[in-house]
Amino acid sequence: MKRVERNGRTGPYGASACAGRPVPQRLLAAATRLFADQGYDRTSVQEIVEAAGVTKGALYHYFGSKDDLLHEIYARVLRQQQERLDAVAGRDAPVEQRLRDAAADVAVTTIENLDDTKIFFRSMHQLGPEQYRRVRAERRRYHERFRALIEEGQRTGVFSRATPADLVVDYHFGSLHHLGSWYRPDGPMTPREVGDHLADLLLRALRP
Amino acid sequence: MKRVERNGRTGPYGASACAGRPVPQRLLAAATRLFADQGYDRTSVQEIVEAAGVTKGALYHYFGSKDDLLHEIYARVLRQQQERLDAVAGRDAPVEQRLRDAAADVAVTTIENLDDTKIFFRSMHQLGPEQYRRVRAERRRYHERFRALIEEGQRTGVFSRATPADLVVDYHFGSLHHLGSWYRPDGPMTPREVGDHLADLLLRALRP
Amino acid sequence: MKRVERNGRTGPYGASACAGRPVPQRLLAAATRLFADQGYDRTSVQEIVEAAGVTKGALYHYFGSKDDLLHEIYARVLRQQQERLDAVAGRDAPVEQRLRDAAADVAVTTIENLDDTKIFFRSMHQLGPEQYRRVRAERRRYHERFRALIEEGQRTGVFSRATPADLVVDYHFGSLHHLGSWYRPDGPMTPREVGDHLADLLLRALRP
Amino acid sequence: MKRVERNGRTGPYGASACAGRPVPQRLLAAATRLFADQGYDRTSVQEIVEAAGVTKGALYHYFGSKDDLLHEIYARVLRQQQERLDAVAGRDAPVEQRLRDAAADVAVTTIENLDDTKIFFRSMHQLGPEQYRRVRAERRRYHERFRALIEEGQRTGVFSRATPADLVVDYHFGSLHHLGSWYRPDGPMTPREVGDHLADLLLRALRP
DNA sequence: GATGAATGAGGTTTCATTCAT
DNA sequence: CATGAATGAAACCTCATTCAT
Repeated sequence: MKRVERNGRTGPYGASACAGRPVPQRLLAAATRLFADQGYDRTSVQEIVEAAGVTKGALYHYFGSKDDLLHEIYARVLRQQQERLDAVAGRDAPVEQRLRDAAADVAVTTIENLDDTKIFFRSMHQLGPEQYRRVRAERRRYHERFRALIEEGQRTGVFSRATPADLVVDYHFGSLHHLGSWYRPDGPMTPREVGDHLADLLLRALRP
Repeated sequence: MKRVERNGRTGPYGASACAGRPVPQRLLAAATRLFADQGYDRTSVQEIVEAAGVTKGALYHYFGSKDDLLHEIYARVLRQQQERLDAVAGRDAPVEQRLRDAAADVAVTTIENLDDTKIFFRSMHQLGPEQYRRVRAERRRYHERFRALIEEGQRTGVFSRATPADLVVDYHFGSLHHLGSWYRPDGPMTPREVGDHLADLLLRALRP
Repeated sequence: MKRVERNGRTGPYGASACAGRPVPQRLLAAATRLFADQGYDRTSVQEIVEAAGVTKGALYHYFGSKDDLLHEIYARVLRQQQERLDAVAGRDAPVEQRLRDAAADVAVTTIENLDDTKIFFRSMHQLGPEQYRRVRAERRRYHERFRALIEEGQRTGVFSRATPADLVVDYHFGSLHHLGSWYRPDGPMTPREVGDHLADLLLRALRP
Repeated sequence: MKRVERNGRTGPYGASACAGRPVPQRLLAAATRLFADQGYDRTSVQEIVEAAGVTKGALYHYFGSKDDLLHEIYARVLRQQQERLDAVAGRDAPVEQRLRDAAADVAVTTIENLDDTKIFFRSMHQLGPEQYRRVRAERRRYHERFRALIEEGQRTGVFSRATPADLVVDYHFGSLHHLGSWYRPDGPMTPREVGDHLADLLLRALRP
């Protein structure tokens, strides 16, 4: 049973789960959509392989279990989010600017990958215990990177100390968590606008 | 694997959930705990009746289906939340005070019924389509009541107009949604403290 | 999941797995025949329930798993054999007589329940590890009871000491083990005759 | 989970079964060990090729099917046993001596190839019907050669006629069959000692 | 000669629900 | 009111085998 290789060469991202693309990616795409729509438990392996246009045997050739598929999706999300945060937080700019950018960016990314996000927050508990711990640990690292930004601002006096930084982080992440419940791509706001508003709310709440 | 319930009010014997209370309530209590711990789909009817100390026949005597149980739990949560919000919002006090109180109160209530909340946010999609719509509608009413408070403040100039009130409501509700993911009763903060902090964050974000 | 109750009230042992008899017994009977004929692994749960005239759900209502069925068969065989050996060995007779009777009796019983015996020797390794240990332990007790008879004769001088008693027991049990491979009910010898011959061989081998 | 094979003769590197020997032999060796340990049905083709350090394609290049592998093992065992019996039985010596030697030799050989023997007796029923018949026929020839020795002794009066020769053969073979169930290489008896004891039991049982 | 991706049938087990008692 | 035996559909997963490369 071979793990999936992630090679970037998939061209212009066009075709859906139909043809062309390698089987593992088709399976991951199909699973992502279905898990987001129906939830992990409600999605049968049969549905996934039908959506991907392959047989069950093929799925189990690439992924050890249904759980593995879920874990693969988590790994992808975690990696993306951490990379983006590291990039933004590492910039050379005032801390208010870096926090605002990070908060807006994570919101935009969240919206742009709303399927991933829905799965992320709703299906964590369906992971096996070991993988659950691993994801929690990765997530913790992400949380702490974010918190460090807030604490930096609190130390230098540009952010209020009224609320513990930990709680502020959870406050903001809650709003991301919730995006999957209300944001509609065909609604009145673009991802960018939502991101700006959310970042603004965070920064305003932190004003001294 | 029957867990004991901890409410002192069962007469002279320290009897568990098996005694005293009527069967339907025992079933609802057992289902609530199990759904919150394991999720709706992962909880079997067999587990519920074992935890409640009755048989399957009894469950199907009182509830039409497993889905019905879930719906009953939702109805209870919705009713409680709406009642509390109506009480707080209807008070005679400045709008900042009423919003602060409402925001803190919903947070405290959320924490105190964390099992209900976990179920509420995680298992909505497991409801049948008709019941799903009904819950969404009720929830919408709740949202609008909350939003009205913010808009009132914006109209009267005590809250900033920088962010649409709808978005502010979702921002705050996101943090409640998220509470089930991080709040621990044995952690350092009481429900009251968390509620105050969250209300404070909201009000600070709304400062003009 | 209720364990099977063994009540003797099955009348004249007539009808096969068809009707009348309670479901668990029908399942056990069907499984015994099929396991003996085809082996445990080659027999599907589907075949068993079809032979017993019930559905899979019924099987899993009474037995926790396919493995459980096998274990139940083992328990029955072990109990029967131990009871018979205890009865024969506890008699008041010269040791040669008691050993001869025990050896002949176990052979006759083995032949009369040849299906049980085939399963017993061929499918031990298919039991789960814990049940495997339990069966081995029971079997060990049986072995030791038998060995005690031989040692008694060796001490009192009626049996030769040339061979360790342990080895003699395994020698004799080997022949029982093997019966399933060659004995045919429609062959020339009755179970009784085979039992007498095998007991005779054992006793002759033990002559001083 | 690749287990290491322990034969010293692999050149200057302490290399495992992967090196040196030709692929078909590596496959047969791996299959023999696994079939003996876990049974034929419980051993997957995947396990075999992993243990042999080759791929599935290679296996199906050399063997038509999993069943073929088993048949090949049987053919090897049958050939070896028949050759040894022919050699011993054809010697120029008194019949008691030839029977004793044959009985001891088959026991020693059985122990030395205990894996083969376990497979032989436990997995016969897993062969396809045609190959099953072929093996039975070969085995029959072996049985008859052995029986002929006993009958010769009975005719010439050195063995008792009390028991039919056929039954005596099955009695002895049963003990071989059983060896796989109790003999442990790290136990107190060498194969030679066990063989001598078993032959002795046989000869003593045949004393007139 | 050898690979390994892919198949497809079949494996065991779970589970919400019904119904005669 | 309440039981629990029984159903039947569907769940996840395994595996011997094939075939294009």
